[in-house]
Amino acid sequence: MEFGVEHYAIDYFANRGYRRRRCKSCGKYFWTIVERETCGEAPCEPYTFIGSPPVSRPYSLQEMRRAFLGFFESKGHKVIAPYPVVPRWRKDLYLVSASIVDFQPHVTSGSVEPPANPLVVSQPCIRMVDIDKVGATLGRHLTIFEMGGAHAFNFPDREVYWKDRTVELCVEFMGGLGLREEDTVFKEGVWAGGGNAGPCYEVIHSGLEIATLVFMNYRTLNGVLEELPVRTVDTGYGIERFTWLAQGTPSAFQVIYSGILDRVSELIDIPNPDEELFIRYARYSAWIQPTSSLSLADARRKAAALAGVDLERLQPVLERLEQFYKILDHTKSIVFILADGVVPSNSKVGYLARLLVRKTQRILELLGRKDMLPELAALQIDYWGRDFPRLLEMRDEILELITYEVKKFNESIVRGLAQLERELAAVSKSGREIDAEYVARIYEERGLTPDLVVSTAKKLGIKAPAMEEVEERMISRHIESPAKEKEDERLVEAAQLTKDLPKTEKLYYSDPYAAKFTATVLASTPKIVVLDRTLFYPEGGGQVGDTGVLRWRGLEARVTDTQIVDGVIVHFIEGDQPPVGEVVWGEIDYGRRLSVMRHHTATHILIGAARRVLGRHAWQMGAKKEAESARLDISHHAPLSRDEILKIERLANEVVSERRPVKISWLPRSVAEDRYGFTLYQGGEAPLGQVRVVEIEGWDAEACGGTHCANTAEVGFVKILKVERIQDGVVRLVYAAGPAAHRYVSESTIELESRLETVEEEIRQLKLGYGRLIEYYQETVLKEFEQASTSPQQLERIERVVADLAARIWFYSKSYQKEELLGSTRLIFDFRPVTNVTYFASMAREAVKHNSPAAGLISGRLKTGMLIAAGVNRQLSRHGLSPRSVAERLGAGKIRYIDDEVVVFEVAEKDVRTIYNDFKRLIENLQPSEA
RNA sequence: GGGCCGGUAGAUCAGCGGUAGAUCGCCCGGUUUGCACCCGGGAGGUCGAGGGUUCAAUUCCCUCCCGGUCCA
Repeated sequence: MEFGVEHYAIDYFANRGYRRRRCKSCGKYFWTIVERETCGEAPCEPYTFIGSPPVSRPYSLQEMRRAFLGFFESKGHKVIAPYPVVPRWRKDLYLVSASIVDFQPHVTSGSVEPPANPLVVSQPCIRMVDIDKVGATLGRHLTIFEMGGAHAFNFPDREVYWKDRTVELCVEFMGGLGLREEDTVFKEGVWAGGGNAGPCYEVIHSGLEIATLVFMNYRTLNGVLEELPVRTVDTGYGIERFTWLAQGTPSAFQVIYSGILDRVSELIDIPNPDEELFIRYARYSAWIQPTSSLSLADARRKAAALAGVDLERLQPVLERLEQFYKILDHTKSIVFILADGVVPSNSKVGYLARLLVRKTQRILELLGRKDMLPELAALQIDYWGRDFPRLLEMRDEILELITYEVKKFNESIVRGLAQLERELAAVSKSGREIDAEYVARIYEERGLTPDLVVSTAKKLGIKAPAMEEVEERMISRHIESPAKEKEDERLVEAAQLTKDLPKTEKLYYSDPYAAKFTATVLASTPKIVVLDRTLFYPEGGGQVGDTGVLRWRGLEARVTDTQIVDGVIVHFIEGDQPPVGEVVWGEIDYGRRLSVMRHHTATHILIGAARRVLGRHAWQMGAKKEAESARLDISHHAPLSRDEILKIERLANEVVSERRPVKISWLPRSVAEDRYGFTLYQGGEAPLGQVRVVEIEGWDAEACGGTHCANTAEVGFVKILKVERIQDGVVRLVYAAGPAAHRYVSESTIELESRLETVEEEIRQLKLGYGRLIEYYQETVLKEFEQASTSPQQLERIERVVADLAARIWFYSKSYQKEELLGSTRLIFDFRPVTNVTYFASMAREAVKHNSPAAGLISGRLKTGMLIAAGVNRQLSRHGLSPRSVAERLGAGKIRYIDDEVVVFEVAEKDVRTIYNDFKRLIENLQPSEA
């Protein structure tokens, strides 16, 4: 795309004596007052401002921002607050990459009034495209920067200003800073983005492009330019670059991050470069344009050669410095993105956040500072929070997300490395080598960066490819074909039918509780009916379309679904077909609609609750509201705990019982955004200039086109049925509201109760079974052995084995009566019929077989008193409670068995409770000395 | 949204048309009065789900589900 000279030759230039020249170095055209051979932009010429700034004084970034906003304000521009960096109001972009994005596409296409005209904003912008160049170019490339945008929107009937005034304002602003017009060059260029395009001037001073003045008056449609009714002045002043120019430091990072520079360099231990050498090198740093054909190392060498600097001396410091700059830049981006409620994940904008975290974390690891990211982020939050308070509001959420993401990354690396090492061990054994293809594949499959793979290979003595080769390989692997979207056949048919029909009047907005209406048929087929007006809500915003009936002259069509195509509402029918022109009676399935409305309002209540419980990073990622249940997908990094789910549910039901009114209002976009903030766009892109705001008083406000209850009380009751993680960074709540919720609760209660009964019965049977098993062994098996004339020693041994087995079953089936915790001691108690002494001893032993203090008391009634088996394990006897002392203190008569953990004895006492309480007291009186 | 990789014992993984394996953990025994000690034995698997090809599928093909990862 190119524009002819007529697009650039303006009166202002003619009056001021500018001439058009062609740069002998880059071949581009430019406008200048004084005679010059090149355009002056580096690398056609070096940076001249480094070491000798042309601005009258060393403005700080904050001062420069103020100066910029103040100047344009004084020229009739209204200052507006910056927008978020995540443009939730459009779905074609992940990040705000320029100030004009704030106003696309609705303002620039003319369908929406701008918030002010002309206006000025200092908009934080994020661009990921140059991420690998950040640092090496000493600040010319950044992932995050502030674009000073001065915008004027010229409507056919209302001209604000156009090219001449734009250039005049630019020259005047620069003049105020002490930048001479004679040293300024206006370079011709073309700008295109966001579906718009136009000619532009790049404003060059001292070698640096510091502003771009775009005159956006075209729309690009399939590669063809079409003139726009609204001509937009889109100027972008690089606030960071102006500040860099004002201070003339070797790198822009020194001015952008001046407030935290020292602290960060101390934290990650970055040495200071030789100032004089660094300045000389920096002047030529614009030659560093690493591309696939010129590696970073070569580019750096070239710049050093031109500057006459000995790279050997500068290089080691330079590399650390570039990493330092990357860290500064990336952490700022991370903090801004997360502040807008992005959760790192593996798709969409979440992936960009993840990419930034991982790239930064990788550098920190190389520097031996792998735990430092949260601390660095905290510094950035506190520093930038002065200018952008939302960072401070989101401080805790941001730091938690970063900590969590770093942890996930580490786990992924550990896993990946273990696997890689196994694989490489096999390679090493076979004496093979690895190639660039292999390294690139490992990166794509497991996220192990090429440097990690290569260094691991070298460690194992495997020959690995050079990094350049790998990078080339990775670029060539990314030739992909765009995917096609599937289209709903029914809607294709509907689109044919509705092409020339007027937009349908939406009766459901005037009264969401109405059920009956009359309308005239505008078009019909055996499957589709279009009316001039309707109460049937078409599917949209996650709310299902209405069903119902249409009646006329004794005939009837059942409406099975309702959709909307370009403003025309389409009823899908079964049954008779109404003729065009017929007046029909319509009636929606009222109960179904009411239930859907409850679910829809419940969704808004729940998103408010989720944001309060989980944090403000929780955004609605999708939703579906039906008659029986609804679901809501929210962005959140971790699985929800039981506690969090209960809290969300409880809060939601509180809002229901508080009977909050649900208010609906149509507001101009900018007014709505001003009043409610950008959390309005929970439901995604809002298509209209006027925004329909659904507000639950004091709880939640969203741009939404759905039908809602008039009061939260009508929702009745909200029950969360299921919570699942449907994707990395997204959890789904499934819930029901009102009668549907009650149905679920009562049905599931009945089911639970019957299942509980079954389980209880099963447990009873099992215990009975165990009892029988034990009896069987003790009575039958032992008798068998006795009769088989087994020797007494063998018999004793067998008795012991059987008793141990029975005791184990007893213990693991928890067949005992009671389990108690006395301090740190676990006490197991049971009362059983007396079978034999060995079995009692085995049970006591089993009860105390733990590493923590444990005691057991098994009692059984004898004719003369009781048989007691007491167990105290080593952890207890260490504190002075030995089996023998227990026997003595409990008044033992005849001791039947004793070892170092267990004693079995008879007592005359007949009351179980007395013995149990005595035993408890013995344990409680021990000096508790925790290990 | 798309591409690529993976899903086998409680954990980490090997096997890749013909009777399912290793290491750690677990249980038992021995050794040892303190340990991530040592020795011996044992339990534990619908080989993610469904369909197809085949005499035979964990293995090959298709669909789906789940996890990972890269790119927009």
